[in-house]
Amino acid sequence: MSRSTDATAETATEPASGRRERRYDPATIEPRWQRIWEEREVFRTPQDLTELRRKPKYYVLDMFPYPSGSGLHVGHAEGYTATDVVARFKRMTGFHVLHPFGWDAFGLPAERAAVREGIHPAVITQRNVDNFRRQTKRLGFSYDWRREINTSSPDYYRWTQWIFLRLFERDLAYLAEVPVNWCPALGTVLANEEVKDGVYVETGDPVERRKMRQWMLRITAYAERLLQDLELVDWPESVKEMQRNWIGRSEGAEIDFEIDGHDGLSFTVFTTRPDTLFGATYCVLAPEHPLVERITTPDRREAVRAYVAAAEQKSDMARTDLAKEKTGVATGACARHPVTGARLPIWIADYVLMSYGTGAIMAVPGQDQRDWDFAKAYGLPIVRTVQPPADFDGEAYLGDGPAINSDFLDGLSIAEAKAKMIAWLEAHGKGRAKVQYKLRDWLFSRQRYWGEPFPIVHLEDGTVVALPEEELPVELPPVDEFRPTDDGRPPLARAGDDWLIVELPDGRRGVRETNTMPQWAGSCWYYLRYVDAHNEERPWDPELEAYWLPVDLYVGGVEHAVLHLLYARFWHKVLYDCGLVASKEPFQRLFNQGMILATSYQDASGKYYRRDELEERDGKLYPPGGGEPVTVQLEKMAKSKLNGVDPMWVIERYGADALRLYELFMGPLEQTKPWQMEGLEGLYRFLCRVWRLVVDDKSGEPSPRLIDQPEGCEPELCRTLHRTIKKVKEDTEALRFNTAISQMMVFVNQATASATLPRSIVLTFLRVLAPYAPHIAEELHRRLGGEGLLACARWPDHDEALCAEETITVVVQVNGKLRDRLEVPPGTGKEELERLALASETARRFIGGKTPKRVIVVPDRLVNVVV
RNA sequence: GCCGGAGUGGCGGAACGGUAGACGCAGAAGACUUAAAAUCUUCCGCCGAAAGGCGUGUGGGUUCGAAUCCCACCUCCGGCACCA
Repeated sequence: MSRSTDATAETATEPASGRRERRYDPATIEPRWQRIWEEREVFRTPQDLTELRRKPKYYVLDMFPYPSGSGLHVGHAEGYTATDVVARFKRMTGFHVLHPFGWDAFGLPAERAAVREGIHPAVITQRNVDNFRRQTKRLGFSYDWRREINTSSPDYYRWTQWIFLRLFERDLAYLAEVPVNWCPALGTVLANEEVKDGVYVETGDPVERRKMRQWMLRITAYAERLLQDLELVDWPESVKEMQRNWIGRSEGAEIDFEIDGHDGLSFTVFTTRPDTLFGATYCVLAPEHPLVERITTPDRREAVRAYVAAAEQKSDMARTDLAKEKTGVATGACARHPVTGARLPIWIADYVLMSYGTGAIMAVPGQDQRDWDFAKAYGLPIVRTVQPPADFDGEAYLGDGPAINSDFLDGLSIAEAKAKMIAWLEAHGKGRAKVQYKLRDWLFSRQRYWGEPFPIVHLEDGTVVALPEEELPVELPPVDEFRPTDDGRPPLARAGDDWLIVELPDGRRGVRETNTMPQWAGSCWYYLRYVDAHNEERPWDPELEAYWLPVDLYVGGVEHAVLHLLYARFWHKVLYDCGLVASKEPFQRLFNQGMILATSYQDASGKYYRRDELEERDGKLYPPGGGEPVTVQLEKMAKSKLNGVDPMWVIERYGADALRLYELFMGPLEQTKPWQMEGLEGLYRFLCRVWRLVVDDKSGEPSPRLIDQPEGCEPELCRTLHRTIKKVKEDTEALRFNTAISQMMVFVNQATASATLPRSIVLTFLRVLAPYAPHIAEELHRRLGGEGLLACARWPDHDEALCAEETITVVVQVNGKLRDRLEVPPGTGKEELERLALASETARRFIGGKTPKRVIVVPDRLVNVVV
């Protein structure tokens, strides 16, 4: 027995309930047990290392939510239920479990609500957190609430700032002039993921590109390790692949091109195909390339300036969208081919992006379709340098083949030619092998109020310095409004001089940074703070980190597949390099829960209706005013689609246990699946059947079928019990909750049909049920006179011998078709099975007197007679 | 276009290469009830009176045996998308 079981054993003697409900009534029993768990602090994880080291650890983590005003939805509840079942199960099987919860509480919605309502975002956030917490608690999760964190609390963001200083010290944080998504209506920059089709996704306000001086984090310095270390983690292959694509590693070469007539002036291109250098017939610079202005010849100046100006106006989206047709203009300048010395015209075109590689390319139309299209459009020459196969009828040829028209490379395959060309370039100082990544540095500042202030001061002489650690936290100052200033400076610029003006300990004076950090900052390290949530000296105790990390199971939506998970991995690796964490990767196993869909009803004009507004006539649904029947479809739950399901509404009707079971019974956790209210009723009925195993619902007294005999007096039920213990254990470990629940249903169906119910069998079953439906399990356990709390109980052992079948059905097939079944004891020998099969009346009819060619016998499975 | 993932009853879904459809929902019949609800029992892939035949998106293949492995294709979902 675990220590905590002893500590709570006395609860068994206390009356849990004033009166005894007859019928299953989750509304009374659930709050009662939640109160008991909370009062006895049964889910409090020890903090003392000596005690912790007595048991193995298991860290099971949910992606913490942004506490939005609309509250918890059934999608949250699915993931949280899954981790809760795992947490409760792991506790029962002898682990110290870390299962914490908290709030990703900085963010734009609270700030926008603050502007709208004229209330401080902290107040709005607190209101939402309180609501979210109350709802979350009502589901009966076994979180250690003492470790609750809130990223917007100064106790927390003090350490977010502290980690930023570590990044700054290591030159991983820097200021740079970069193009950003500026939304004039909101007066702030937006993250890339908040902008689609040139507008802010929430409000539809247009977004423009603007250059601003911004904080950047040098995540590109970690590109290779972020890529390589994906090998170390147990994540869905799809998520790893998305991260690999995002990092976008490609091998190739940089090649230097001198500009004809500009002594010493050159530019560098990146190419993955240095083998095709002899096929380069022109070069292209991105319109923003710094050399454009200098090299453009006077006769081309006007056209080039017009093109550059037009490109600047276009959003990224417009640039890629309109780019079916390639456009560009010649600069009039020419580059020198690094091998042949030939003059190659230099063009500018917006199909070349300044943000990737060097912002310049050598164009090889023979082997690149984009270059082919451009060359065709502007009448530029095309030279093939890889021999296409005889039957090739395409344009640019991307396949392998012998090099042609390529001087010293002729006849070589692509791979050989690449190696040889790189060697030549390096030998002649005209280029070098190069690994390029798509990943870009992370734009880390926002012109917002509701985020972490930077612990940074701009001195009068223009230098940028970090605040000393003792000055942390830099708290958010009070401001009169949460909008940017009229001249476009961030909201923090509204703070008074007593906040803005800083005198450093050495007497130097400066102005505070007025940008704030993006919402991702707090979520980059919250999983570390949980191990030591109240440490005021340090962000966490390294020994606690070494004990608990990495997270053993991390569950959340796939929408964070790239950004959050990449950013957090990046910070973790920096912390590793600083010697602050002992683990290379933060999240050992990642699991994405699937989206939950719901039926939505939409009329021809696109208007959505709630189901209860519609009238049903001859199998069709009509809108309230009549007219055409509505379209019925399955869509992601959304407020705008009026198809959301409120978990609190479900709990009022069916209870948290039924909701928990339904969330997991719907189907595999990772799968997208539709919500069906009827299915939920099935789970409620299941719990009613469980209730009636113990309670006679006419009298409220214990069921008369309960007996105090040993479990062996109902041998069949006893076998099913042991099979259930085993299967639920295996399925829970593998996160196959739906099949675990179905096995519990099999048990309950059989128990319902049983004439007598040995009390010990029911008590054992309740321990199996407890991680899934903890409230009803505790209540019935108590009513049966069970000791202690199930929340602290040990998982029952199953008896392997009892799990085996007494007789096994062995199938008889003739030519692979099922013809008969044999009931035999397990382990019946091959010869015996073959004899029985060939003796089978039905099988003989199909064998038809022929001599079997072959007989395949799989013991305990089947006999296949081939004739 | 490229990269992932998935297609099984009326529905959600089960099935170490070995009895396809566990479990649940919906449906049908019956019991209990004055009646209804609740509960309980039985039935429930398709064709067929039965014997049996046909069935896991489509077409091939491997195998004694394929929902499961291989090839090609179709459809749906997700991600990326001029990344040189």
